[in-house]
Amino acid sequence: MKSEKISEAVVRRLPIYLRYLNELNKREVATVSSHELGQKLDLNPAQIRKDLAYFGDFGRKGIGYDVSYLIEKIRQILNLDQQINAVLVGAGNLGMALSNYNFYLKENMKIVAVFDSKPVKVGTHINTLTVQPMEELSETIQANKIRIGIITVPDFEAQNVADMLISSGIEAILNFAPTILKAPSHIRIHAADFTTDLLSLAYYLEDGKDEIIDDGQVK
Amino acid sequence: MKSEKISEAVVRRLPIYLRYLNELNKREVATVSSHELGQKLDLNPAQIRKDLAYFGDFGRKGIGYDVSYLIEKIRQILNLDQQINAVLVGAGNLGMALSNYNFYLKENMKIVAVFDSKPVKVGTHINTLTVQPMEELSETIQANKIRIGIITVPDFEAQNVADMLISSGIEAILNFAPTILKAPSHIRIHAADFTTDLLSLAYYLEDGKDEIIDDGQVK
DNA sequence: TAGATTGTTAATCGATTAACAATC
DNA sequence: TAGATTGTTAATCGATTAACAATC
Repeated sequence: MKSEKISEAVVRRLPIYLRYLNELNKREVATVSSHELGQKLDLNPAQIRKDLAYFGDFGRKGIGYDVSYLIEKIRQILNLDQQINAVLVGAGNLGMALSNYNFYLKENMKIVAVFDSKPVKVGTHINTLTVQPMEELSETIQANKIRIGIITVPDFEAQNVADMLISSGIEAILNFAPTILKAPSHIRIHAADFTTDLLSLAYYLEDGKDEIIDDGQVK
Repeated sequence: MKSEKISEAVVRRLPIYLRYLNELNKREVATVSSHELGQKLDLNPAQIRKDLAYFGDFGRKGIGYDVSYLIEKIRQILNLDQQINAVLVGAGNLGMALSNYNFYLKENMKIVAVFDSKPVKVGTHINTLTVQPMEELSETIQANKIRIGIITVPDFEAQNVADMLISSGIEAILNFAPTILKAPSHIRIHAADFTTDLLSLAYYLEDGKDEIIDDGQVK
């Protein structure tokens, strides 16, 4: 498998499948069909079957998918059958919120270190972690096999932090800063800037411009 | 304009254009070409021209786009030529982080109220806002013409909060909870769940499974 | 004028969905 | 067996990119 190139859209749906499968598993549901998954997740059943079939024949005709087995397989596909360590840079409000979220993640992904360039932040505690100074970034990343970087610094610092992460050997970055990062093509970067999300929502609001009719009455 | 249906992908790029145009404007750059925009934003120039052309002829052949004029036009398209009020539900770490971000948003979008169901949160302050109890949600939304809801409650409460927001007249929702919300089709919902983003990143990590060669040597 | 750059059409590429044989 | 559901091919749909005439 993985011989065909898998599109990003497919990969992004895998964690969504995984999340609902975990829920089914907790409820001790043994089997699920693409139809049921589709209903719950607002996706087309054919799309779900096709997504999964890229990676193997996980289902059984006439039956559906075994929940536990599919969870195992998707974890393998996502490399979550091993623990993946992440580092967070920027111990502001958002950084602290994400660090705390750590313990909500049921999967094998963990923020194992937090950094900040501001001396007043260094040494403060976020749960079990102590905020470290930027000088220790590279060493910590290498010593702890940290592979993912999460950027929650202000926009003007983001590229600089990204460069440091990359030169320290990080493989992928989740960027919360509202800026487009430049990086070599082998580094995977996902933009997670919610200001973009929020502003684009405004497009879908009813205009209001049309609602006032010539005579001043509201329709 | 707006006669053709505009795809979500196009709309999502508009705030990204806007952000960079604002930066150019601050630097007093008067004019920009699709080529330069494309370079900065990692987008194809033809795509940028096409995106903008859906809404009007904003550029000038041989010259490019007038920065101030294009800012004005994109704001109009996104309904950001008027103030858009938003409400945030869930005053946990993430909610507080977002509320504080408020003042980073240069555009006409403002979180004007924060709610939480936990009595211990109610009455606490986040910047200039006081956390209110859920009982006041509907009234506050209507009294303040709040049109967008931001959900930062735990997953098991999210659907319930969405229902309340919708029945209070909200038009669009930004959902940070890791769950698929069900809503009538005229309500616009964007998922902003970063756990999905983070887990999907793991797919792109080098497997490591291949890196240990038969003789035990690492390649 | 010559060079630059738009707006737009046509070509390409990719993703989603429908349909159905295989089979549990 | 009859009903259900997969895996997969073909059809459809939509989005991106290339190319270029128009024109500043």
